[in-house]
Amino acid sequence: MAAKKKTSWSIGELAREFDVTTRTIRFYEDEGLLEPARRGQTRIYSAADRTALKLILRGKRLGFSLAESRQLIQMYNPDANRAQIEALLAKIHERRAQLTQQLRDIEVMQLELDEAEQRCLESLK
Amino acid sequence: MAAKKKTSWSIGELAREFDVTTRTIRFYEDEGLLEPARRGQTRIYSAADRTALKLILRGKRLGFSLAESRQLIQMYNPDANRAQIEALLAKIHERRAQLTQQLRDIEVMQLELDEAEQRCLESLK
DNA sequence: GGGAAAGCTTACGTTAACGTAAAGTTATTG
DNA sequence: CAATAACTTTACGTTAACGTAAGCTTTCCC
Repeated sequence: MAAKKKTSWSIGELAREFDVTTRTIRFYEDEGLLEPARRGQTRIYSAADRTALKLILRGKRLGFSLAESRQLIQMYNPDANRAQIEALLAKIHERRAQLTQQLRDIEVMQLELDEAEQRCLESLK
Repeated sequence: MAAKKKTSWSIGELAREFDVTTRTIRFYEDEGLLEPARRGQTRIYSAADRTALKLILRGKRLGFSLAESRQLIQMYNPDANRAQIEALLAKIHERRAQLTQQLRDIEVMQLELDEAEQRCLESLK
């Protein structure tokens, strides 16, 4: 038997998996970042929703705002006209520039942490 | 003549150099992140203040809170007893772990941007 | 089948990180 | 030497990103 891949999730399952509250997940929906299906009242999340959530949280770890993550999610949907796509391309370049800057910042900060650690170890002797 | 190194700055000079408002700089002081000297009422910033500000802003670009940056600044001052220094060491390790995670996140996100760009370019043909 | 667990909506509360405005005091400069 | 630019304090306002609580419905489990 091939292992059946899970294709839908409840809000609680996602909350546990990604260690956020259900409130947070519903908030992201209010903000238009997630669009779960419904069975009656109950939300049902697809693999796409799950991916979007992953993307949002990764963005958060990098200090992105939800507005920025919203743009990232849009980059996953190629449902746009020429003008919109060119706008997307511009945003992609912006993000890349930001990531490059962050890489530089991380390098510098790692060095500084190294030095700070040295000073700490020194002063413990 | 040897070039004279600047050793003090006004709030306006720092604001221009780092592209923040004076309000922001004063706010950081309220929060205990900067401790400028005074000539009369007027604030005078030292090289150390300038370094701290740089550190805060670098932290911001990486999504650090001011509380976290405060800790980073403390790592620059070795004026602590044994217990405090060991606490510092622990925080240094935490930060390093976070930076490592951020590096991973950046790598993934760069790949995703590459793919998104490909899709955009495709749909423009 | 009855109670706990999970889900739902609505709505007000909270915190961080400044913005903005008012009103006054020094510094600079044509 | 006057005006304008730069600085000051005090204080209320704002936005993002949820937290928290109340009250109700649905689902699961023994």
